[in-house]
Amino acid sequence: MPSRSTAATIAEVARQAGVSPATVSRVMNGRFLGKPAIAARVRAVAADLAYAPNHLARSLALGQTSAIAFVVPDLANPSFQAILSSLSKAAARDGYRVLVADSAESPADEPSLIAEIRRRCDAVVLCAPRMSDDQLVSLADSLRPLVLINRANPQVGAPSLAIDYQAGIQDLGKHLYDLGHRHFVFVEGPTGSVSNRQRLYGLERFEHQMPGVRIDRIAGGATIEDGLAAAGRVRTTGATAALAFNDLVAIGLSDGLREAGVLVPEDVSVTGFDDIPFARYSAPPLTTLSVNHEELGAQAWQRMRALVAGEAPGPDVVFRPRLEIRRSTSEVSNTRQ
Amino acid sequence: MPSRSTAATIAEVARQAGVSPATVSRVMNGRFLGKPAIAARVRAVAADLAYAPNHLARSLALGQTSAIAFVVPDLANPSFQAILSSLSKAAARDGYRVLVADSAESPADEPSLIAEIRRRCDAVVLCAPRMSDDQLVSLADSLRPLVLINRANPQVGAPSLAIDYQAGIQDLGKHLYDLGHRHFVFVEGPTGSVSNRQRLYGLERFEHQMPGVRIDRIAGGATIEDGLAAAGRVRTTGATAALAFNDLVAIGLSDGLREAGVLVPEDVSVTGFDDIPFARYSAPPLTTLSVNHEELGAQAWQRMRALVAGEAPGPDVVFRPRLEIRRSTSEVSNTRQ
DNA sequence: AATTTTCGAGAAAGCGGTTTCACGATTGAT
DNA sequence: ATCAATCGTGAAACCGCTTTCTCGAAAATT
Repeated sequence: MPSRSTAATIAEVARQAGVSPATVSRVMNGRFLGKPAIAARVRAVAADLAYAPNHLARSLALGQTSAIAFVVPDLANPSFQAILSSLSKAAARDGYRVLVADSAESPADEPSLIAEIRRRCDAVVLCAPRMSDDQLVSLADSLRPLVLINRANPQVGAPSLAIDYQAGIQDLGKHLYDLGHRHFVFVEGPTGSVSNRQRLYGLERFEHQMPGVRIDRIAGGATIEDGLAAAGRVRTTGATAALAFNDLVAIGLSDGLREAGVLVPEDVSVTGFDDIPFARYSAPPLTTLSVNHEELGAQAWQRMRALVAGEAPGPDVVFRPRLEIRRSTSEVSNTRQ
Repeated sequence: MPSRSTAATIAEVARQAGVSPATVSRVMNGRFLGKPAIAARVRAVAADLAYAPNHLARSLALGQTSAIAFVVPDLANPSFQAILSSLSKAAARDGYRVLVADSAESPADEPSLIAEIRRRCDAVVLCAPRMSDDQLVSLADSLRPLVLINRANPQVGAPSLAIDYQAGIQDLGKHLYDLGHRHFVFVEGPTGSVSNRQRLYGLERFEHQMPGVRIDRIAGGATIEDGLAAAGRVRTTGATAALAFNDLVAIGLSDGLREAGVLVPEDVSVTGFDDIPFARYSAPPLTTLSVNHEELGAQAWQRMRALVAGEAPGPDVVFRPRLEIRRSTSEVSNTRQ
């Protein structure tokens, strides 16, 4: 038996104001068209009792919660944090709140986690890079309104905010190529993630386009620790440039290399991806691809707002990351070349 | 007229299974004690219709949403992100979700924001360093169950997870003192914030205890930009050591000083507070006070869980930050001394 | 075999709002 | 002054689930 709170109800306000609950409801929602004196009385009683409509009851009656879910694979990742921060601010301006969920705990039941959280709110903004397309498609209908982050899938039929990882990583490749690098190593992201796959596609194209380029691949991950752990393997490839899956990995990698006595960028150039706020303050400042995650979050809300309002969400957007050259990349040293 | 979703209801399941809604409810909640055949039939129909209880209706009947709010002054701050991440994971393990809110937008109506979000869920984990004690006390009752972060207030009567900023900053001061520094400058945090005030208390005590110490204070803030903006003023104080409000400010400050040709730590030692994940990778790696925000988030949930269960939340905890000496501090240079 | 106890399942009353619908009171037209 | 149209308000149904209460049937007791 849950102990009910003692908060005033609409019935109590109605009783004290000598009107019906319907009238109180109308007054509270600005739909009251009757005598101003009545509205004033209702408002007075409401204020007196510190009455505020029970949000739950209201939602049930309205069939709408004014909340959305934001589901990401890792809440500890600064990129998602940036998106969350701006998404939540944008949504708040329209009276919406956001519910968060981190699907990393158990990727196996990600679908049920998402389904569960979806039932608590009106819609979901989903970033699920490791989910299979099939699963995503079969899940999508039960999630709508749905906005996808970091993966566009025409079959899903949901607005998507994506990042052009393919083009981005090629920019990085070219930048390094221009600096004289020919032997690269790519420190991969989470296995099976679409964003990792897109980077791989980009690198393949780059490899085929550019003469004399060799790109090794080694397992990595998405965190600083993964980068640190990859340092030894990066070294043994003998590559002069390491492209990390993202900035976190790049930061960990740089540190791991430094600890092993490998200088960045003198011995090995290192690049990241995302341009998290700290990328430019790391040692050395990271050459990376800048993605405006705040803008992405804001756009995600814009799409979502249209969706919940039953309007057309507008075209998908693909953010073209901007190459941010800092000091973790340099000309290939002739001692190693 | 909100367009109702087409999801199956308990009534529909009951009809198709030839039982009453009450029975379906009991089966779904594991409280059914009748014939197994009936339970099986209900489950079969439920599975067939992909029935899942409407969370809203359930919450309304139960008087409980299984969601809590997490309100912070700035969602973009890595410390709060770390807390959120672990809080949300811990809560998820008990079937709770977390709703986020960033109160930075308009500090003026922070109270109403908090009250609003509280009405959507069962409890709130609040970090409101700039709210006055009076306001907090008067608000507290309507927010309960309430867990406070970064401020303990006996009058409020809510479990609190705090950080011993006073002791921490004194550790920092002593560390610098031992390195020969006598002239400090403290780059303050947000005006009126209790966490800034506590640092100030700590510094005052430090100043009185240590002979020959001088501590200047300049306005700062809580972000990298604030740190950058303070660089010039830090320089003009002539201090040999700058204590920044937090790591973000310290990082911005270090960068600003470097740009102005001031070497850190050779010319000016710089310290932060929090030990955000990037503190050790910044240039130079930051001497700071390490606070285990993950642990704090987990503990916050532990307290909250006890509270919502009507149990005793256990004693308040004050995290004693650990001095993390890195390379942004060094012996005072004799050229400046 | 008759009576009491136990048990299984449904009817109905909430939870706290919103909204349709109906109806008596005003207002306006004739 | 009479009738139609308009208006303001409340009664009641509804949102979808939980749970108490009730009652008939089955099991246990004598």
